Formats: sequence, C-alpha cells, structure tokens
Amino acid sequence: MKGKKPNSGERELYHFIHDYHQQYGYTPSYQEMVDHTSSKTKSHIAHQLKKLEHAGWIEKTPNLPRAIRLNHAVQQSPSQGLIPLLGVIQAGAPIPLPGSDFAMFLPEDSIDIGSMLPVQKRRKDLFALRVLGDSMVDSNIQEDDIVILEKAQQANNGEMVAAWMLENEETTLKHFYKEKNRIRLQPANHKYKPIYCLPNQVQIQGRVVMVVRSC
Amino acid sequence: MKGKKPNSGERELYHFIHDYHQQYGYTPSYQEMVDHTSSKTKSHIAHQLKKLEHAGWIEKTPNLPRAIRLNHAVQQSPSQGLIPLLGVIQAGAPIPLPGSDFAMFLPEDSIDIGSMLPVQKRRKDLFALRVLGDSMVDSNIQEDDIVILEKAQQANNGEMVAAWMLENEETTLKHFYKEKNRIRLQPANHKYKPIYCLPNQVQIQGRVVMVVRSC
DNA sequence: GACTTTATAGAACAAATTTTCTATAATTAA
DNA sequence: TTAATTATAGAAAATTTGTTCTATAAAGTC
Repeated sequence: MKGKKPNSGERELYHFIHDYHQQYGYTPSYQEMVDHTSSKTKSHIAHQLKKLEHAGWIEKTPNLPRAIRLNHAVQQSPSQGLIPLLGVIQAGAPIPLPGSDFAMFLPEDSIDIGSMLPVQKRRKDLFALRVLGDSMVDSNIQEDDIVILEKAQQANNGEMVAAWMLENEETTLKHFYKEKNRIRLQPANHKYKPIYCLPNQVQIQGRVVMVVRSC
Repeated sequence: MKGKKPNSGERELYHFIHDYHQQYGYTPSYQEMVDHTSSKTKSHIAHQLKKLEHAGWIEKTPNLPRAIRLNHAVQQSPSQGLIPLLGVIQAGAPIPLPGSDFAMFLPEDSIDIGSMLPVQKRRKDLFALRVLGDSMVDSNIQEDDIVILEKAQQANNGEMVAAWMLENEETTLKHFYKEKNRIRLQPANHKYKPIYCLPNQVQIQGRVVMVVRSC
C-alpha cells in the first residue's frame, strides 16, 4: 500500500507548500496548511507529510518548525535523461510499469540521471524505484536508496532484478539465479530466505543498472 | 543607522544564514546562529538581525520561527550538472580540491549528476570521488562507488566527510564526530579503528551528499 | 576623564509549532 | 457481511523558538 502515488489530498498539500515557499521564502506551519488545504487537523497534516516524505517528495526535519525541504528537481528544460520514479519496491507492492497507462503527473516524479549513464544504457526503458526495507543490505543497498532499472524480461545469474511473482502477486528486489528446473530469487540479506519458484511463475520486470543514494 | 554597512559580526551572521539556507533549505533558529557565530546570546542575534533588516539584507517575519528571507538573490548558476571526478579516495592520497587551479579536467572525468540533485544542493562546489577499499562497507558503500561531496569546512556529527589530517598528511572518508576536546573520525567498517585528533589537526574538505553505483 | 552611544550577555517569559494520543469515519480486504 | 486497514478529527502535551527586560562591557564623543 505504501508508495502509492499521492492522492488528491497529498497533491493539494504538496502544491500548497510549494506555492507558499515560492511566495514567502520559507515553508508553512502545520496550522497554515490546515487553513489552506482541505485537511482540518494538524495531525492529519503530519500524516500526509509523512507519506509525502516516504514517497520522496519532501524532506522534513523532525521537531523543527517550518523545516521542510521540497525535493523537486525542477526540470525546466526538456531533458532526455528523465526517468520515472515509479514508487517504492517492497514485498507486497506491485509496481506499475511505465509506458502503459502510467503518466507522470509532476516533474518531481522523475529523476534526471540518464545523462550520466554509459551511452549503451541510455535507453528509454529505464525506471526508478525507492527501496523499502532492509532486504538488500548485503548488497550494500539500504532503505531509501533509489535503484534504477532497465525494463527486461530475462536476466542473467547473479543480476539484481525486480521480479513479479505470480503466486504471491508481489514485486520484490532480488538476485536472480536460474537453477535446474526452477528460479531462485535470493535476497541480499542473510536474515531472509531465498524464494524458489517455477520459471513460469516469475516475471522479470527490470534489471538494476544503478543505485543512487542521497545523503 | 539606516543603510549602514554591516560590520564584521553582522556579515558573519548573514553569511551563516546564507550558507545554512543553502544547505538545509530553511533558515536557522536563533540558537543555531548563536552556536555557529561569534554571538553568544539570542538577544544579540535579534539585535543584529534587526540591523540587517534595516539595512535591507534580510526580511524577517516577527514571531515566526525560521522565517527569514534573504534579500539578495542567490546566484543560481546555469549549471550543466557537471561535477568533476577528482580521483580516488583512500588513506594516503591527498585530494586536490577543485576551484583554484583545478579548473580543467577532461570531460570524461566528469559525471553529470547535478541535475538530479535536490535544488538546494545544486551548487558549483560539488566534486566526486571514487571509493577505493572497503573502509565504508558498514555504511553500505562499496569499492568503486562514486561519492559526491560538497565542499565544506565543517560538518555535523555523524555526517560522512572527506577529511584531511595534517599529522598523517592524508585524506580519508570517515564519519565525523565532534567530541569534547577532540574529533573522532569513525570508519564505517568494524575492522578499522576510529581516529582521534585535535580539532586543529583536521580539515574537512567535503561532505558526502550522494552515493552512486553503476551495476 | 565623564558622558553618551553602541555592542554583548543572561535569564525569564511569551509565543508559535510539532508531536502524540485517542477517537471516529471511510475505505478496503476477506 | 465482518474484519482490518486507512483516512480524518480533536485536543492536550512537549518542544522549539522568538521576544523582552535588565545588566555589563566596549567604543566613540566632548
């Protein structure tokens, strides 16, 4: 459920913060957000802010008044390097792949990293996901990292992939290993056990080509 | 009193607010200004802020926390996002910082990542280093990762910095901790021990703002 | 030197802001 | 349906923050 695209309320809140900051040079207080959005309580604002932060739109320093940062990368110029940030990847969360009906509704949804990729990899079929949880720590990928994947239907052994498992109906980030008659999806955290499934029960959605961490 | 040029203390304060805002996206509290300037009381800060406002350098909304507006447009340089990749970082290897004589570097040595950084962090004074060795594995940074740093003279506790140690005459990537009378430089690998030194024997060269890994 | 003005300190106070807790409606899943 | 999860509300508590007041030091003026 987490990592969903912001709903209309969250979008309204984000826009208000953005406009307010544009106008005053600092961000609004919770009370002001209540007064100018459809939310009617500060606790609700807090709730929505947490979701916005989780989705990577804002950063907020706890306990500090008006300490919100907008994480938008203002893309005024049309850049080919835009990669849609689809959401978070976590067990249980199916990822809507771009291309079909996915539309970026705000420029903040995208990150411009394409231009730093090797030329061979500069393709259109790249997308990004924010990592949730600790299932990849052994591969030095931590929570809130952003993984950039290229769309792929298959993978080589050892590669890190986003895989859709038909049975569980979920997408996860795992290392891919094709064994004799089955596929082994190996978490990069010794705490978690590998998942075995039949080849026809796994759909590779993408292969990780880059990891980015904002500190 | 009106229009007087700021004295050294006021200039120091203004610069601190400016830098802080550049770094965090919001302005500091009075207490933080006390902590990071030569003023020792909040009332003194208030006094200096009034003068700065009279002189037209800032605007301040009364009674509101962190509601300061810098009246001098921050020069948002039309950066192409190019960040010089200075080399590798490893114990024993001093890093030549860009800026002065390091104006020219081959384009292959640069990576274009600036455009994906949050706006607040888009600055000229960014540089990149390739990580050598395993001294940062506990922070999920592995060999060959590229760390992007912003030039900085100081750091907060826990931040990852590139630090130049006068005594050893070397630069390393460590976590920064200011203790009572000394600085602790903590490797993010339990195999290595922390380094302790006096504040005047450490020079912060940059603060890590991003990590990038090509897979 | 004596006087005035300005700069700095310190602490108490008042105000604004965020967080937390509990409770209820709305939505979704089973 | 029922149960579970999420969204929203409300108010109080905890925290951070800005202001005010008084006092002392420094600097400039005559």
